[in-house]
This record gives sequence, C-alpha cells and structure tokens, in this order.
Amino acid sequence: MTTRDPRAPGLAALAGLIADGTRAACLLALLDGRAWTAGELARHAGVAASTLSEHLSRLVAGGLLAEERQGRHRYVRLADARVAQLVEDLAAQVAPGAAVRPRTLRAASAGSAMARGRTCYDHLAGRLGIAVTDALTERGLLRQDTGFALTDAGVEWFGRAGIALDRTGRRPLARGCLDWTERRPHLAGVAGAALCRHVLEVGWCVRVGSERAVVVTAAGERGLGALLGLSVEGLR
Amino acid sequence: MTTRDPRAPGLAALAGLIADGTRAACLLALLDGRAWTAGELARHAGVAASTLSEHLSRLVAGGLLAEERQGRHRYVRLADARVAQLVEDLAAQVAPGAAVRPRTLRAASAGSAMARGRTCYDHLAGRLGIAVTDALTERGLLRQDTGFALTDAGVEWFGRAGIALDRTGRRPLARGCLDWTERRPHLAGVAGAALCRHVLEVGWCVRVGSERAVVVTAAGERGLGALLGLSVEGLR
DNA sequence: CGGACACTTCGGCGCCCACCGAAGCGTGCG
DNA sequence: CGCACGCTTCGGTGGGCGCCGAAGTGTCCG
Repeated sequence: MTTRDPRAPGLAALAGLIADGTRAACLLALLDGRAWTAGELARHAGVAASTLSEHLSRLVAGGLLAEERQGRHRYVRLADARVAQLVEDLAAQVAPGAAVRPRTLRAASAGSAMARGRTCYDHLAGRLGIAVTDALTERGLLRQDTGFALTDAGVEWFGRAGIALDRTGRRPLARGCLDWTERRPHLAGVAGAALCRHVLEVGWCVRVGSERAVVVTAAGERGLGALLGLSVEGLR
Repeated sequence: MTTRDPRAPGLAALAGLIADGTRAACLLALLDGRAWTAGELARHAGVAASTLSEHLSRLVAGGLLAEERQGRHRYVRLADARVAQLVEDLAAQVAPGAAVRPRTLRAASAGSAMARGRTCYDHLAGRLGIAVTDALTERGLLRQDTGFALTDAGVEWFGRAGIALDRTGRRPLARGCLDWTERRPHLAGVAGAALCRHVLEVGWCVRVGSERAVVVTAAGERGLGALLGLSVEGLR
C-alpha cells in the first residue's frame, strides 16, 4: 500500500452498494422515479422482507436512496437526479444489446407499451422520448451535433409553452440520457424533467397500469402536434 | 423472483468489478490514460503480484481494461473513453469534498502541481483545464448555460487552430467532466481529447514526472494567449 | 383492547472472494 | 546456455455478506 488514490475506498464502497443482484434490481425499479414500499420491492425482487429491509438500510445509509416513513410503511425513492443518472449510465454501459424476448402475451404487450413511451426517472423515454427529442432538434431548439444543449430558441420555446425551467440548481439544463430500447439519447436534465411534468399535468400523457409506461392522449396528440409538429403515429 | 429487471445481474456484475478497493485503486490510477504494467499496479496498490494478476484478468474479461502483451510485460489501460467517463462519474459522486491533506512536503508539492494542471484520461483537468474551458466559454466557443456543447464558432475555432475533430465515432464532440479538485466541469469528449493531444504535440504543455501532472511551457503561454486570450497566471 | 399487518432485528448457515506464498511458465539478457 | 525477472497458476485460509425464518416492535383498524 503505497500511493493508492484516497478515493479508492469510497469508490469501491459506492460500487459495492450496486454490486448485488437484489439491490441492483431495486435501483432499476426505482428508476421510474416513484416511491416504492419495502414490501413492494421485496415481492418485485423475490426475496424475504427481512432481507430486503437490510438492503434498503444500506442503500439509504449510502446516500443512494431517500426514505420516508408513513405509518407502518417505509417508502423509498432514488435520492436525487444524480443517482438516477448514475444508475442509468451504468445500466447503459452493461449489455448494449440486452434484448430480452418476452415470454408471455401479457409481457409482450406490456413490453411494447414500455417501448412506445415510458418515464425514465423524471423525464420521457422510449419512442415517445426519442420522438420529442428529435422534434426539438429538427426545429433548432436543441442541438446534439456538437454536444447536448438547448439553443436560445429552445429556451424561448419552453417559456412560450409555459414550462418553467428552474435554473437555480446545479443540475444541467439539458443532458442526453441513453435510451435503453432505442439506444439513442433523449432529453434529460432540468428541461427533460420539466417537459415530462408538464405533459402529465395538462393531460397530454397519462400513466398506464402500475408500470412506468405512459401513453399520449387525444389532447396530447393535438397539443404536441401544435407545439412541436409531432406526429404520434406508432406511439398510441 | 418475479418481475426483476433482466439488466440487474449485468449491472451488479459491472459494479462488482469496481467494488473492491484494490481494483478501484487500479482504475483510478489508469485514469491518467496511459498503459501501466501489472507490476507497477501491484506496487501502487500494495498487494502481491499474484493477487493483482487475478484482478487484472477480471477487469479485462469484464471489458473495463484492454491489455497488450509485450515480451514479459503485460500492459493494461482503460478500454475506452466510455469506461474512463464511468469511473470518473462514479468517483465524482463519492465524497464531493474528499479533500485529503498531504502529509509530506514532496506530496504537497506534487499535489499542487496536480491541482495546477493534469490530464484526466485524455483531456486537460485541474486549474489548467478549467481555465481553458472558461476561456472557450467566455469567447462564445462553448456554451455551458443550456447544457454543454460547442457553438458553431467553436467548431470553426478548432478548424482554424488546426485541431482536427473526428466526428465519425459515437463519442460526443463535447461533454462536461466534473473536476476533482475544482468541482467544476471542464471540456471532455472528442474536442477535449483533441485539444489535449494538440497542446502536448506542439509543446505548449509537457508532462512532469511520472504522474499525470502537466505544466504550461513558455511557448504554451504565448500560444494559448494568442489563441484564447488565456493568461497562465498561477498556472506555472 | 385485540388482532392483522408492515417492517425490523437476530442468530445461523453457506457461499463467494480477496489475499498470500510457493511453484510453474515464458521472455530477455549476459 | 543459464540466470534473472515478470507474470500466472494453484492450494489454502479467513472474512465478509446475502439469505432465511423466527421472534420482536410499531401501526392501523374493527
């Protein structure tokens, strides 16, 4: 032990939190941005409640999860957008072509709903997310060719659309998040989150089922068409 | 085990590769972008050669490292820029204020040389990296306020400076890399790598010692001043 | 107040893995 | 050719950790 980087133990500890199949499954599930109860996660992961309880304690202690106790329930969610980004990045690195074929009709239909549109932590992903990102790019509101940033016209566009962009925090206004099914970047960051929140608030998209799939409504088809010239062909 | 995400095992396996103090120390050391021999890394990490040999084999098998055998030496380096970015992101997440005070004068002087200027995988970091990034931003060549991307003027500037930007690959042209000592983003991606290679090639910067510290030369002071209006006050 | 329920704590089991030293290659040098 | 050197393979050891079920704590509801 001579000149070892002092960050090594911390780095190993952080990776160690993710380096377990059960904890990894929890983190991936929590990528939907919502809060889950300990029991839900235990059933999802297929382990005893006691086992999962210990996993959650470690993840919370490590700063990856935030918890909120309500009565006899323990709700957990990802601590913040940085953690979500980290898990997403790691997941994108692994298995660039991890196409897993669904076995049942129900799974196939849920899978295609997920492929059409879903949320990724707090922004839109799937074909819907790509379509929105592409539309923004084509209209000169977002540029991806020299990095990933909104243009001045893009910032204006958010203002005109009545979507507030909080520029006080440290989170970047725009960043690309690599899509799992489409393998192309879609809009994340403050702008991605604000856009996703907006379309859900005004009813242009609604969540379906208990999964993180979302679908475009009739109002959304009109609204997105008018705002972005977006055609939702193949998205409904 | 019911609806567990199929990516969970892969994610856990990837994190598991990093979730060991010795392997983490190797990855951090390799962030300098150069190839190390197995023996160098063993001494650096303070473990037996046999132990390190097994670690290297796992990291290579996991795709994090690339190896090259030369005679009786085994050289390893980070597999590509994506891996470097991943390790850097993880290290940035851990201990946002991991200020470790150097104990010896030699370490203090080496530390301050590192803080002045160093390479981070294949681009410039430290105060030098920040200064260059800031200069690019002030001159309207790079914008960080709405994301992180070169402007059209920025792309032109690289062309005029005779620094070729390879836009064929998948690597983004520009991206921000959070600096360890400065805690601010500096230019990474294709443009960051090209710029770093250029300043080393034309002798505007030189590496000092066997570490990854770099210093600006007299020619570099003139060149960077002319090209970016950069004053190297406090960088030499 | 008592029972159902969600979660936690505890003891115990078994596996995995980081580590070492010794022995075994293969390369390069004198 | 023989020795030095860098790396690898192999057996063995110890510690850490994921898992479970049983028992315990706290909450909600009738």
